[in-house]
Amino acid sequence: MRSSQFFISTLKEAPSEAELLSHKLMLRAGLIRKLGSGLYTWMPLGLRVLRRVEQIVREEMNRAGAIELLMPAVQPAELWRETGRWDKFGPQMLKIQDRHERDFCFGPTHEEVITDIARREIRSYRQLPLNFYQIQTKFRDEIRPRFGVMRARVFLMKDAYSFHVSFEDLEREYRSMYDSYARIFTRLGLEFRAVAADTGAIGGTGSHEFHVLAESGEDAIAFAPASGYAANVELAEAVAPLQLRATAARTMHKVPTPGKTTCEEVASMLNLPLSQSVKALAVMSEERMFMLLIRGDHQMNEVKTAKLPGLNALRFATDKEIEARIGCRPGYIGPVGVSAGAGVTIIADRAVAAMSDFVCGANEAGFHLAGVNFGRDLPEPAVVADIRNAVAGDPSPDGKGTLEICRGIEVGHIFQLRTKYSESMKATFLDEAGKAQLLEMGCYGIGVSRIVAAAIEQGNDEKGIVWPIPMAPFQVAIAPIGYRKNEQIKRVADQLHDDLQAAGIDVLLDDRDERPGVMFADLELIGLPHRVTIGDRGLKDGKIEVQSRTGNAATTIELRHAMAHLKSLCG
RNA sequence: CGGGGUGUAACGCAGCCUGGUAGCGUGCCUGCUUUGGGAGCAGGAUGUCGGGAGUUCGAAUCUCUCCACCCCGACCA
Repeated sequence: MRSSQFFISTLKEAPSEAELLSHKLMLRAGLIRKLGSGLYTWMPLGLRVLRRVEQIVREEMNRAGAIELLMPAVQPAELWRETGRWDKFGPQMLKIQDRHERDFCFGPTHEEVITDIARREIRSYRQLPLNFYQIQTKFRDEIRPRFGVMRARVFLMKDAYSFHVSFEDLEREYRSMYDSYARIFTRLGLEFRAVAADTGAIGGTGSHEFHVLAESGEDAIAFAPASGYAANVELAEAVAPLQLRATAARTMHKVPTPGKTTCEEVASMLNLPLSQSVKALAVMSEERMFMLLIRGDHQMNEVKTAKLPGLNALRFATDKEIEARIGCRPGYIGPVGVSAGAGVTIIADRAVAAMSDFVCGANEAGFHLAGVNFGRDLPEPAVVADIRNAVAGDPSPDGKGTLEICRGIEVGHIFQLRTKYSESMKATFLDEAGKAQLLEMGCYGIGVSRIVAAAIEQGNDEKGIVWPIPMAPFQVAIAPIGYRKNEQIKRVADQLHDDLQAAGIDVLLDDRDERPGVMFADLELIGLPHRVTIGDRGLKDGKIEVQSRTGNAATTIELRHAMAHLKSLCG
């Protein structure tokens, strides 16, 4: 490809709307252009990257025995009403009407459509197992799209759905997909981690997420290097402390803490470690109030808390509700004197249940209590549960070593759906005995467009993007210096371009006749792995230069060895 | 949706407080020079100042209103 026959549009400065590095670089390198909030055009250069990712995903899905199909992006409401998700899926589903005022949605996912296919097409156990996949544009009306294509409303997704005669066979396929995902992200050249995950809105039992590791990631991952345990912090169990509760050493006393409403402020005022304080969070679920007790240095975990009995409709209490039921404004509330009798159920985190002589709110504005002990100053908590985020240094839930925390970008998610959809949509097959059985299902997603952004989060430097080689839009760039001035340079550059192309290596010849600095800066910004520089200086001795995007110094080689050298570089 | 902020040329911004000829840098176009790290000189083009209404002799600037976008929270590939 020649620059003059292609379209490259770089920017020196990133548009001010971009905050995340990968978003800035994608705009500057001309990979994408914004149409509206969460809506992006993939420019020719960006599309080449997207297609490479897509192709690797496709190859690995095919290798694993999955079969590609393509479902409509627009789906009739009737199917979604069958599973009850027309109302339950929520506002992130874009609902539309046709000219007859019939309801449709722009598909945010395709369980309903594929299950409809399955119930029509699959009749016998002899047809199973089956795994269908598609690579398709989805629309999810995100509450807040951000970070460019990282969290866009329109995005490209690979979604696969498998059908099985038994749970055992679903588990086999699930493991196979797990392995395929690991192959895909390995082939893409990404540093990633598979983690146990919450099943979220899609539903089902077992679930793993695949995260590209990056500081800017929106998810926190807890992992134990000693054992290989890894889970999304949303899910990761925070085990009970190993030490038993120490015996009370102090008497409870009220301390004035005017204006100090956070644990941090109170602990620093009383010159105590944060871990000696307890914060009380008032939450509501179906008009019942719960007081959650969390150690001052810990964070409440909403996902885990909402799984406790009676807390599925969890929300934070309003200031008014807190004052009405506890008689004190937030900032000074605490468990002492609060009981189920007063209409508030106390739930203590496991770590809190093991504390003694702690500090908490006094239920009186401007005061806290110190030296508080369960069983003496207040009853033992009604419920003790795991309701906090795991933190670095916690024991691993599998008992082997301690946890560390890192951040990741979720690029893949696999679920065991079981019969959630086959049941509501009556998707059955006949078993060997001629008896109708529900199909066991799995589903497997990959955020294809998100992978591009995630790769840039992982691969960049001060000059721009550094693509993993399998994702680069071109493998080799040719930068001729004086292309339109020097006949010999033009001839050599053209010849090398043609030879590389004939050898099946994707090459970009920068024939714009720009000054060298401009060419180098652009080629580095767009992150091509190898650059061949052809200039007067070397060519008079029959030499050219080859420079890697990641290496420092250029290598000078004989022109006649150029093809062999580049072929070996491009594998 | 709640809270905060921004809309002025393709990109980055100034001007607004205190109303009076729409500016700067980069980019773009033309010519000449230049060609190993975002060139130099000369010339040039480009704005419904987000939209609408109002106040005023006069509005980018003041008022009201609508819209778009960005940031912080819950959702997700």
